Amino acid sequence: MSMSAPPTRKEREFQAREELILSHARRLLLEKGFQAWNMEQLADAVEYSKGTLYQHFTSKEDLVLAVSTDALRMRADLFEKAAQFKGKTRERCRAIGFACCEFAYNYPEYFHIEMMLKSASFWEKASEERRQAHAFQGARTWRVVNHIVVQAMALGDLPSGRFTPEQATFALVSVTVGSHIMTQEPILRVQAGITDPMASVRTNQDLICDGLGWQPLLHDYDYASTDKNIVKELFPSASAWLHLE
Amino acid sequence: MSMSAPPTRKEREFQAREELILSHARRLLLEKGFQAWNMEQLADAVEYSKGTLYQHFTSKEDLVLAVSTDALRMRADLFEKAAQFKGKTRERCRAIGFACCEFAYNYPEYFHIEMMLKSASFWEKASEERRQAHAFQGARTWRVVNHIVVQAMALGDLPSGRFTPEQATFALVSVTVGSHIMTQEPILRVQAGITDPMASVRTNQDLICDGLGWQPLLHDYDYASTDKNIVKELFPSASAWLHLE
DNA sequence: GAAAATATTTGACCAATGGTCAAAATATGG
DNA sequence: CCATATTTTGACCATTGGTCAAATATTTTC
Repeated sequence: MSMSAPPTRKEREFQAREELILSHARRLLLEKGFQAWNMEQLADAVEYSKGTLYQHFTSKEDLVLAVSTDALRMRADLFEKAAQFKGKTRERCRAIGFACCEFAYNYPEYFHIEMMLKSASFWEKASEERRQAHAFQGARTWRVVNHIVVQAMALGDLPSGRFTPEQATFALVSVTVGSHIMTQEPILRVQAGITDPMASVRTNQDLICDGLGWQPLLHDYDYASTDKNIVKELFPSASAWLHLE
Repeated sequence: MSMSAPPTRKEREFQAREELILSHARRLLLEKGFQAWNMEQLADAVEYSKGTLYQHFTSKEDLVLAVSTDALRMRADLFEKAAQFKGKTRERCRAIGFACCEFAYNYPEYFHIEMMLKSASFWEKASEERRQAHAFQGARTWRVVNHIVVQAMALGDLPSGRFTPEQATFALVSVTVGSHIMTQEPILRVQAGITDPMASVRTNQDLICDGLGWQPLLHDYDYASTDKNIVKELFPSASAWLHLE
């Protein structure tokens, strides 16, 4: 099947146009959510007609799923990069926390879009191909976190008797997604007195890690230095969202 | 303003009809999400015309927000009931965890609806009245949890130096919402090997509490007995979703 | 108790929009 | 330069959230 001859000019043009469409759709999604724009407007923006859009995507939902999957791919890339950080297992987990913040900063609406996907009849309206692509990228992010958890248990940094690696990974994923969503809720931000959303997310991750007994615990180690190294080595552009004292 | 004369027959009929509409809308929302039904179908179901629906609600979004607020009110009621549990502060926090599961069992789609509210242009299309009602019920649930956290810090069950009560409450809220959403995701359920969603949610809450250092810690106390008492005293109907060994 | 006045309900109608497809435009090949 | 194949287009369709004048029901007046 995968003879993959070099792409013809036509194929390259098709690909380029798809990326053009996706980039404009991403902008509209970030600016306006899902409802407040229509396919006609998108067609105008990319200077093609509506019919042409439907040669790339089977429906508006299919298009949005494609945008979301692109973002998820970026997230998985950042996670895999972060997992390479040299240090203790918990420090590497921490690096992934930074990766997730870096991602959330660049795709501020991503988690809302993701929530939209979960509900509704989105999946039915999307093509099988795109659904699989999304599942694949989702599995990548899961695998990266789970792998570190497994290593941490093998090394004894993380007690392995109480919880399975999957339970620990699930706890980290849940708290992260929940925190990102909640920090973006203005009312809750006021109620909780949150001034630095990303810091709140990472604090909650620390609480889960401490709860799991992941050594060294938050207050038994100088994680401030770790953070500096993570930022310097992996996310030098993080200063945009990092509010260090 | 609040002279509140006894409601006339007309007012009672109006109220009864509003509840009829809401109950049918709730059913449609739970069965089909937001998109897969329309106002005409709802009008048929309640045996009134579309125009009459719009005397109660300014838009479909307004209606859905009303359904959501009703559910949120129920959630706040359960929280307040649970907070009355006699016991240590962490046990009372635990009782709220049960309340939230009881709620999630009865309104399985609630968190998805709530996510939908957050995104999109929902709020713009809803009436100011309903927006305020929703905010009010949301504040109730926050207050109940925060109150226990404050008490726990005052009593010394929860270290007060490291985190503010609001930070602790925020962590609990985030992990709870995140976990409920995630446990409802079939793909993640398989990846994480989750067989008992409610148990996973409560485990994650335990991890946050342990991380906060909320005494007594999970493994220093017989919470199994606490759980039995909570169920017996507050949620005898919980057997529907509790899978105790 | 009938007629007038008021209030309520209705469904035809409108506008917006996701999606389709025959025709027009363009590209390819001989 | 024509014939054939491919691509692009936008008029058109169906659905649906929302409106409002007319129809229906209720209350008040005499």
